[in-house]
Parts: sequence; C-alpha cells; structure tokens
Amino acid sequence: MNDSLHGLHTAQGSETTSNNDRYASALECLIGGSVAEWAPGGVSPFALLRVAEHHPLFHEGSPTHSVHVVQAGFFKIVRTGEDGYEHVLDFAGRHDLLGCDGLANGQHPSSAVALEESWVYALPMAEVRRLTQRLPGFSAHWESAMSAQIGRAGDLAWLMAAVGAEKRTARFISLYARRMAERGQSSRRLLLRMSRRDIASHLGLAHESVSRSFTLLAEAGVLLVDNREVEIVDPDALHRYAFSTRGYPPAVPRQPAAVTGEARRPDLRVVACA
Amino acid sequence: MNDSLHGLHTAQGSETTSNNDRYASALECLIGGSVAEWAPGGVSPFALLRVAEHHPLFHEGSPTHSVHVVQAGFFKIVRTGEDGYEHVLDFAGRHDLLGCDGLANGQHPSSAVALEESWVYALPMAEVRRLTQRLPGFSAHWESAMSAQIGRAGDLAWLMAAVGAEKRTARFISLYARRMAERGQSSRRLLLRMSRRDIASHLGLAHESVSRSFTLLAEAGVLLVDNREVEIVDPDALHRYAFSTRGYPPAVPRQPAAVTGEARRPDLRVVACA
DNA sequence: CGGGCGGTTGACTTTGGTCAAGGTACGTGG
DNA sequence: CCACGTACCTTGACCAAAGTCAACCGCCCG
Repeated sequence: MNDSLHGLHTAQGSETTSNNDRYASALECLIGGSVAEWAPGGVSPFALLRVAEHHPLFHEGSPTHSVHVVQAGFFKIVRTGEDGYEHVLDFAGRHDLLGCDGLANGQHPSSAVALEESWVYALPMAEVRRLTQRLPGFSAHWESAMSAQIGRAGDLAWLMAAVGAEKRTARFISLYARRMAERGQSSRRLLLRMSRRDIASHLGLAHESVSRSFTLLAEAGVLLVDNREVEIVDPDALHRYAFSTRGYPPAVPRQPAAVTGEARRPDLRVVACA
Repeated sequence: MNDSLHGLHTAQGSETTSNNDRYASALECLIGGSVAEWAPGGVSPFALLRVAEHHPLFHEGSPTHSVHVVQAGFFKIVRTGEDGYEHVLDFAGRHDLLGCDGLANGQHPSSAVALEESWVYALPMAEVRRLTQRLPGFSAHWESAMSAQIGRAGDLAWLMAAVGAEKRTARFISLYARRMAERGQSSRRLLLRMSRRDIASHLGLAHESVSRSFTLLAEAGVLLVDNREVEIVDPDALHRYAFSTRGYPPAVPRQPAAVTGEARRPDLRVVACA
C-alpha cells in the first residue's frame, strides 16, 4: 500500500516551481507585475523574512504594521481562546496573504505559526497604500486578494457544516487538494504539513476522530494514507463523501417570479439617492 | 417570567437611532464623512434599495457589480451546497457590508436574504474605486471595512469551535449581543430576527438542539427566553458558558526566548530585498 | 539505548441528531 | 367572529456518532 507513495516528497518539491510561476516571487504575483517594472531602481521596499519552523510570524494581540505574503513554506493561523484552547482557523502556503485581519483595529486577532522553515514578504500597509495610488492596476489586484481572504471564511464554514467526521475530513482533503492545484502542485498526491492534532482543531473534532476518518476513507478505497502522505485514488468517491449532507427541505420559499442576476425585480425598489 | 420582557420591541426600536449615528446614513458611516461634503452637489451616485421580507438581495452565483451596505433591516447570508442543503454563514444588520466576497471572481459565492423589510445602499465597485482615488481618507476606511469582514470569519470559527450545544448557543447570544452593542442597541435585551432553524444552521446543530439549549440556559438562570425575545440576566454566567472549552494542553511549544510584538528576533531574519 | 511525540486502535460513555407528538401564534377564508 | 391550516417552537424517547480514556506502536532525536 505504501509502495506507491515512495518519493512523494521530492516529487512535490520539484513540482513546486513548475506552474503558476509567471512571476518569480509571490510578491510579483500579488503586485501583478515584475519588480523591475515598478520599483525605483528595481529595488522593492518589501523585505523578505525567514521564519524558523514552529515559530510565530506574528502573535495574537501584537500590533499590525504589515501584511505578509508567503513566498515559500507553510503556516497555520491560530486563535487562542481565553481559556487557552487553541483553534486552527486556517492554513496558508505559497502566495497566500497573512494578517489581513487586524487591519481594522490595528492588532492581530490571530497568530501565524510556521509549520516548516518559511519565507515571507512583509508589506507595510503604508507602502501598500502608496502602491494603490501609483500602480493603476494594483487596486483591483489588492481588492481581489482581500476578497479571496473573505472567501476563505466560506471555505471554513463549508468544512464545519459537514455532519460526519469522515465527511469533514473528506472536505478538508478535497479543499487541500484544490489549493495545491491552484499553486500548480499535484492535486492527487498530497503531503500534509500539519499534525493530526492541527487538522482536528481546524475541523472541530478530536484528533482520534480524524485518525479514524483517515483509516475509514482508506478502507473505503478513496485514499491511500501513509502518515502525512495522502494519495487520492478515487476523486469521484471523495467528492461524493465531501458533498453529501443530510437532506434538508429545499428551504428557500422562493417566490414563483424569483429572478436570477440583477434584472428588474418588484421586490427590490429604488427609493432615493442619498 | 415574560412580564419583564413586555415592550421589548418598541424599546429597541427607539434605541436604534440613539447611538452610533454621528452620520445620518450607513453610507456616510462607511465613507467617513457627510454626503454633502464630498458628493458633487450633495447627490451621491449610490442608490438606496428596498428589499422585501424573505426576498434575496442577491443570489448565489449572480455576477458581482456592487457591494451593499445595510441602512436598515436584517439579512442572513446563505450558501447552498450542491446537494441543496443551505448553510447560514452569517447575519448582517445596519452598517454591515454585504457581498464583499465575490469581488475576487466576479460572482457571489453566497446569497443574502432579508429577514425583514430592509433598505440597503448599492455601491458599484467602479464608484468605490473612484472614491478611493478622490477621498484621501477613504482608503483606510474601506480597508478597515474589508478587514472587519475577514474578522467575521474568525467569529464564525469561534462559534463552531465550541464543543457543547449550549456553549455554542451561549457564544451565539454573546456575539449577537456584542454586535447589537456596536450598533448602539441594548446588549441585554435582544430580539432575535431569525428562526431557530436559521440559528441551528448557522451553528451547525439540529434546531431541536438549539431549542433545548435555550431552555437549558433559561433554567440555569442565564437567560430569559420568550420565543424570539431574549434577555441576558446573568452576563457573567453567559460569559462563563461561552468561553469555556474542554482543556487542551497549553499547546504552543513556544520557545523560551519567544518575544511578543515585532521586536528583534533571531528566528525571523531579513534575507534580502527583492 | 531510551524518552517523547505523533499516530492508530479499542472500549466505554456522553452528546446530540432523528423521529414523533403536542402546543401556541398568526393569517386566511368561511 | 370563529374554524382551520400552517409555521414555528418545544419536549420526550431512542439510538448512532463522536468524545474520552487508555494502551500500543513506530519514529526521531538526544
């Protein structure tokens, strides 16, 4: 069973630089152009930082000076409750934005901890604002990035909405695979960079339940699981696991004349222009 | 038990306009200035729309032209799974932003349904961008608003992270009260605008469980519950319910020399400037 | 070689989802 | 004005799912 997983790590490593790399760095990917084009003298004001494994990039409660974009490595986003229980809100890898929350009130509501040696660009908000003024296309890029962060909330909700432990786990794997694909990595052979405990916290389960779910999905022929190496052998079955939920009434008491899009609708009436 | 709740509705109604209303409209609150000051001739390009009870402001999958800000009324944000199961992601009231997700890929990943007759301002993104260029202080306001939306994700995660049904319910009430307070309404006497079913969907529980939780919290002397009218009689107890989670090891294998803030740290090293 | 951590598995217990029934409030139509 | 239907909420009984406790294994690192 494990034979087919040999060399997974190195295979992924080589894939990392293959796709989605029209721009050399995560920074350029975010900006939407090469550094040479826009930066004065080809030197950007954005520093590249190294974060050692298991170390925080920033802490809950610390003041927000900058937003960060991951160049390489992997993080977990964690929020610690008053009682010391820590909940994993999200994971972030290459090209993901860190610390966008906390822009509102000036301090981070969550911590970012490196799960492996990582490199990130620090984007001081003052610089970001300057960029917004100077680079015409940047605003849209930036909005899009922020909006994508909001979309992550939906992903989390979707994860937690699943009823069974196996379904949640299936959704997690499914989502993880999708994100890997977005980064140009294999979406069939995955290397989970986080512990079962972290996954469990993220999914709102006991870590034993996560473990059981993995073995269950493996026995069902959906996955091959060898510790943190996972191969999706039956994507359709995984999809079926992930998307099934117990039945609910069609719910929306949608009026017969309900209209899609933004066509003219009687239930939505312009009253005034402030 | 119900005597103390008489007249709750009207009491809240009068409170609505008391606080947090330095600006006449939600629009001005978002902009951070009065319409007269910045709009040409005091006429803004933002339309005020009326949405009838139980009707959608926008539908899942519909294209995103605008973002909306709630002037009055109440919405639920809903995402419908492939299988037709609908999950309530969030609720939104006065001054809240709607439809910020979907900026990334140009279509709404969720629907917004009015729980009562509501009024919202429609902000076409093109106008928002123009505003960003023109009004100097607006960028920061806008970022802040977007960031706050991201923060909501954390709130949701926090809700779902609770283990017991009563705890989740307690967190929901606690959060609801906080948001009411932010709008200048009473944070002790609440009028829930959504059905038990909606709450249950939001919390990932069966609606029976929500019902049981309410009666349990009422029996414990924490709440007074009369259908959708809720009074928090013992805020401390509610807080205790809301913030307790089963014990977890302190978790963070925080290195002895871990530092708060952004002081100089050996584990975080500047490598280069792209 | 040994200790600790991460992962897996088993046995037991509690939680909460499901099914079912009953109650109340509201709106509609006779 | 009253009868009826419906939607929403509550409560009870039952059972499956998952949390807890505990033991065991393999691996890495000292």
